[in-house]
Amino acid sequence: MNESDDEHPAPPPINGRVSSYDVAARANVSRSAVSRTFTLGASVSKSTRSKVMKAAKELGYHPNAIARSLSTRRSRIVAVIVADLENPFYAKSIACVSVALQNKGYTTLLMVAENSRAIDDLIPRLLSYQVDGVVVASSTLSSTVSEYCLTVDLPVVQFNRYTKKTNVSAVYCDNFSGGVMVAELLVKTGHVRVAYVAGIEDTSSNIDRERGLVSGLERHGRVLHSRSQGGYTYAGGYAAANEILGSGDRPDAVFCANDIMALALIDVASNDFGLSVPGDLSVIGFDNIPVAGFAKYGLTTIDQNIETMAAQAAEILVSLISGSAAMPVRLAVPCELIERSSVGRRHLR
Amino acid sequence: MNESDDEHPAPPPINGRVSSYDVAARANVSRSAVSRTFTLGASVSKSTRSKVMKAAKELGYHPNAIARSLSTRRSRIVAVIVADLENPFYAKSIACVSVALQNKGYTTLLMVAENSRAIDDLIPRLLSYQVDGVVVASSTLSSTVSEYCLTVDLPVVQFNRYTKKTNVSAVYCDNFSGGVMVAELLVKTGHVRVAYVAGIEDTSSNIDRERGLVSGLERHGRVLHSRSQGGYTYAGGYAAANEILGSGDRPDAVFCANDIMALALIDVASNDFGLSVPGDLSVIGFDNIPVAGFAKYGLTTIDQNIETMAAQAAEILVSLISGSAAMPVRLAVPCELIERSSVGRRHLR
DNA sequence: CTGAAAGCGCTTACAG
DNA sequence: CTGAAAGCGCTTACAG
Repeated sequence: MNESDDEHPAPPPINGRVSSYDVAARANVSRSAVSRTFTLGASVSKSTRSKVMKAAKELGYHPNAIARSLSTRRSRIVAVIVADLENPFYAKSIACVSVALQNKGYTTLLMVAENSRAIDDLIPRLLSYQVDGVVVASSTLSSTVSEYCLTVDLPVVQFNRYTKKTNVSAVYCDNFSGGVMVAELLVKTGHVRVAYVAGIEDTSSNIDRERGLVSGLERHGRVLHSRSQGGYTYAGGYAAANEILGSGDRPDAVFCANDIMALALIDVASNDFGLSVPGDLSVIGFDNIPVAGFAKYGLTTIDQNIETMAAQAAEILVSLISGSAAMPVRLAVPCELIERSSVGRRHLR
Repeated sequence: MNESDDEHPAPPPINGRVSSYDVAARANVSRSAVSRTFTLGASVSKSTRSKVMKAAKELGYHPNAIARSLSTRRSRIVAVIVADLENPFYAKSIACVSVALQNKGYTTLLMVAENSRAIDDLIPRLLSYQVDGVVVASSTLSSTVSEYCLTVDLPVVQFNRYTKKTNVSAVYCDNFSGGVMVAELLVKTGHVRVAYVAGIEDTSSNIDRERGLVSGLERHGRVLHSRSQGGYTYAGGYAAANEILGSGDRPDAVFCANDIMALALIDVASNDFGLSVPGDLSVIGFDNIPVAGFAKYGLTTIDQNIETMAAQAAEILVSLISGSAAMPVRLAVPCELIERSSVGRRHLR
């Protein structure tokens, strides 16, 4: 088996560039014909199609998507904007969204917006690449980006976030119910001093998780013991933990708005305060990132069902693009309590 | 302040599509002129430029990158292929590569190749989008993809992996030196029975880390105590740990080819075998993912310097694209030992 | 420095 | 079902 066997009866053009013109010539048909055999559902006779396919294969022809986009005015590209890819939750989300999009015939343009300044750079670029739609997966960037998209009439769906005022599609976790579940578990297990560590204050995820918690507590006549803020990061959670645990009146359980902060809390509780989890303190997170399940932590948490959220986001965006969805849709995906070992039982006093 | 203030003296075209033609008309110049004012380094007079800029702003014009690509035959898009975005190492790598590319004027097309079947789907797509180059960040997919790129003469750089036989550019961690560092630390601290948990057997990263370890041990007249395999995953590391620790002759230190497996090892050592780390067993990982630094683990590991690797990968790819780099280049980026608390001292017997 | 014109590689009414 | 032709929105020699 050497390089010049008959796999390639006719060598492709020297520069590797072969256009529909070349294929048409070789197959003795028009360029229209080759175009039609490569567009799904176009009318070509069986014989034409097979002649074209043969020539295409021989020449190593791949339709030029760029040219097609220019002609059809649809790029089949969607921009996916993410701020914090180092957060495992977003990493997995992006992967799932991208795969879902791929399966629907769309390709992902990835835009990493480290800071809000970067976003001003990204928007013109995204516009110039004529993306058909955008999904924005960032609690902080969502509103800016989606408002802009609305302005230029570009389909957009917010991932893991919704905005009250603007009328844009969103798929997110049913955070409120998640918060309620946490409250239920905590009162059921006899906790009486429940604290909350917030993520980023004005994000819908944070607001709803807290509201759910408070509301769930209320149903049993309880109120929140205390709260702190950790910005969804390990460092932030670390600081919040010191604040909460350093105060005189310590909580007996704390619900952190995400897993990373919960992990930080467990770390400082046991390392810096000599507290045992769940013996002295119960902690619950949110997200169910992989580490949460590692034996050292055994973190009880809420699983967000990322696969479903991603699939739905892709679904909604595509229907927005194809115009089959007139109204923006808002979808809250159910979440699930994952019980591990970080919540204990308290004896009622 | 209402919608019709004089921010927009002339409303943009109804459908939001404004082309260089519209701008040219409004500015009373040719389309060539508007094209030139938007291409860096083209010769336009100051007055023409400012007329164009004014008209462009008024109309909300953004050059159409798709049309430009078709015309120039350069898309300024590069495909980034990744298999395992849930691995924090790759998540961060992709983010850094993407940002580096952005800063160089390129845009990232993200392709998630969950399994090797998916890659056959991705290649035609990547080709049809006329990407200018590709970076492949996956220990398992690299060779397939890069060989294909070579075939069609598409610039490619392998990230975190190199292939001996094929002549393709690569940037990767200096894994061999990393392995040596581990060996040095381990013998210095008096360990005599050193085991290795492999990642994916035939990847360069795995091979070099092990070779480094073995070679470092040899310098001190030691040999590897035992080895196992964990495929770079938590589950794999978990199984490997059980195998290694369940055997009669237990190691006193184990080097895992990545952090995730090391974390798994620590988990089973303490939970299932009642072993203390580092009291009974020292463990070292590789990657320095965030969790490695969490208090519960305190994993001693090798830091890969992802930022540098990503920047270099982008750098190399771009020079490959612009043709300024004739030869493929292979770059081993230095790594660094991060000492935490998972390695103890043994008393020589 | 500037503009007219051809061309990048496709698609799509339109007429047959 | 099929082909000729116009057009998608830019760039770029070429001539001035």
